[in-house]
Amino acid sequence: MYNVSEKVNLVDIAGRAGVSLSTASRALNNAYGVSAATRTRVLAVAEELSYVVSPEASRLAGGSTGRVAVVVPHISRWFFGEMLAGLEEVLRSADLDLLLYNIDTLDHRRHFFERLPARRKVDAVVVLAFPVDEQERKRLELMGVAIVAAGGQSASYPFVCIDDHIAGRQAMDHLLFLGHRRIAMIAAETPLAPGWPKTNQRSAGYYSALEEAGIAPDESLVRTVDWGGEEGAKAMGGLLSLKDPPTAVYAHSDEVALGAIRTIRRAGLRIPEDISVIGIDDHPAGALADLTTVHQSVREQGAIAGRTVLAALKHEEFDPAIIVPTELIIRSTTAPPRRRGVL
Amino acid sequence: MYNVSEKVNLVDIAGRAGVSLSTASRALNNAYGVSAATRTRVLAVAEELSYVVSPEASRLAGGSTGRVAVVVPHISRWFFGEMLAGLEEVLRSADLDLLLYNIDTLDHRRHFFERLPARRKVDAVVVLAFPVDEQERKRLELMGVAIVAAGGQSASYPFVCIDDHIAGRQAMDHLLFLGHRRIAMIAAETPLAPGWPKTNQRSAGYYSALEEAGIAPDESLVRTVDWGGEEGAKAMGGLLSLKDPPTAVYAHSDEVALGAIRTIRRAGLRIPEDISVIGIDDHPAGALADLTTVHQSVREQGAIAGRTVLAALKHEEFDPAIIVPTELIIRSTTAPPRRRGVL
DNA sequence: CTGTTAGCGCCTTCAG
DNA sequence: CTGAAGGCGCTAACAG
Repeated sequence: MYNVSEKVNLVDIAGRAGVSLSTASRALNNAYGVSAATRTRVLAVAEELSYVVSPEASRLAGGSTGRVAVVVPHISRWFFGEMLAGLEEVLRSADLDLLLYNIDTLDHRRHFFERLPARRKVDAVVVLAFPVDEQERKRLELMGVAIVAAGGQSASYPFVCIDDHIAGRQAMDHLLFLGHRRIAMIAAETPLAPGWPKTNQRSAGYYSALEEAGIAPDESLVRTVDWGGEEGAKAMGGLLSLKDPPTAVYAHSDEVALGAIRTIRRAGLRIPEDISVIGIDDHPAGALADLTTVHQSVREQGAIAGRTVLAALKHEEFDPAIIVPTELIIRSTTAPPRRRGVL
Repeated sequence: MYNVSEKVNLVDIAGRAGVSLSTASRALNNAYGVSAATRTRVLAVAEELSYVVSPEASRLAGGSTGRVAVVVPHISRWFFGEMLAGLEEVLRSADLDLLLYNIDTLDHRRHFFERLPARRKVDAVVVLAFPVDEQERKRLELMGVAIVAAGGQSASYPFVCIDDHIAGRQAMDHLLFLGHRRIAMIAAETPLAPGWPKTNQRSAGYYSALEEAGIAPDESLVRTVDWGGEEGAKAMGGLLSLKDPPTAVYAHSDEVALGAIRTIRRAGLRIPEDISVIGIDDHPAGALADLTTVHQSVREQGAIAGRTVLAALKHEEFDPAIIVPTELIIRSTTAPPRRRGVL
């Protein structure tokens, strides 16, 4: 098999350029103390031989790893993939490599924090959208590298996320504005993050909106489910079996909302005529279902997290708590409620 | 900052265990020639000091990198995320790290193949669901490592994928069986992979099914769009503006089908009464929309690709061409056509 | 079975 | 501005 890279080392290019090893090294790393002429020559030779440093050797001799670990739950979900895309883009632009660790079960999660497979392999780790507990935090710090969180607040690390309370309010206020008073909430909670502030805050938005509107919360209208469309569908079934069903449903996420919609349609009811539905996230599948929702720029959050990492690595200043704005997107799953008698 | 790992090296554990450096090394790598007693002792010390090898040093001294690069277009799409999840899981179980390269534009793609950022950094690269051209193949081989493809056939590398022709036939045969004769196709093509066998084969399934049913293809019923729901929605608009619209639509993917559904609904038509819709993939959003589709196990394909990588790295035998079966999933977007006059 | 000895490829003082 | 020399932490022959 034809293979160049295995053979071309710094010595080679040094020899070919007629300089010493160290000069070649300096030139490549554009360090001080190399004449422009020499540098150009070295660079040319390197280019010609298509040389690339051995990251291993470089690192061993005192450099950084040039890698960052990204820990993400459920990589196949749009939200995380999108965030990862934003993150990857800025890391790549800085020539950093991304080591991916998917943590989609409690077992994998434990494994990750106990074994710390990324130890000694990265310059930083970013935790995507799930809360690390106290113990995990300690393990992480054993790695002795920069840590940043994205997609959720963190007490311990710099983070970037949306304000879930506000997002919840935007959804609820829209429903309230339309005239709904009997509004259900399907709260989503992932087993990986029970009690994660995200879900709580989205719930808090529900309660505070109701209170402000002078409506007493009815706990029979509140369902908490494991994150996901199928779960949302099930919860909606429960809601529809109430003697006095809601005229509108606020779901913590678009996936959950989509599940609810399926149940409503299967029940022969129409949206939004009979029941309004709103979600949060602005998931592309939601757009395809004409779902009213609250938009958040997920990819941008990933990118910001990436920039935070870069700043941290360069020991530059950075904002340790960035909140990205959200925005109501009205599509066609919400409308004013019909009179009760008409239904 | 408290930090253990930076300090504990092989020498330390060797000294603490009262053995030489090389013995310690052997013990840790469970190589031949170490008494059980010694090994146990070394391992114990290593555990106690929570030692981890420096991958850089290890690699430099002759080992492998313990990393594999994964090149994926559009990481935020369910299909790729799912595949990645399967892949990550098996790689992780083999203690291999996954270096992620997202290639979502032509520019990034060119950048990747020209600069080969993964050069000298990995033991293998897996190309996820996009075709590498001849030139790219040459660049890739410069890396001198194992290469495997997943999610699409490859002439040059071992691969795992579904049979797109069969998948297309399963969708079409279902429609035909229901009695449809005027069937539209919305073909999806990603700019990243024009002419990628996948799309072609899914199209081939359309034509071969029609032919076998004795139906002359009507090119006005065939639309080719860039991959994605919004594009599918647009194409459906064109189809509905025909003097004689189709009674059923076969979309190359669930996303495209979902887009088509939105357009049909917005036009005030009902599914499946007025028009049937079928997709391919079994995307979770499709399930939430009760979309009839052809299922493929994406995660499993990723896992198989992972196992193929492992086998290749161990120089074991492996099947260089694995086809994963697909299966028709009937939900509620397909039904027999109504009589024309009734519409 | 175990210890000694060379490097792996590069960066970084240190002299010139 | 440049070259020589000493590791970085580990593995892989070699000897014992």
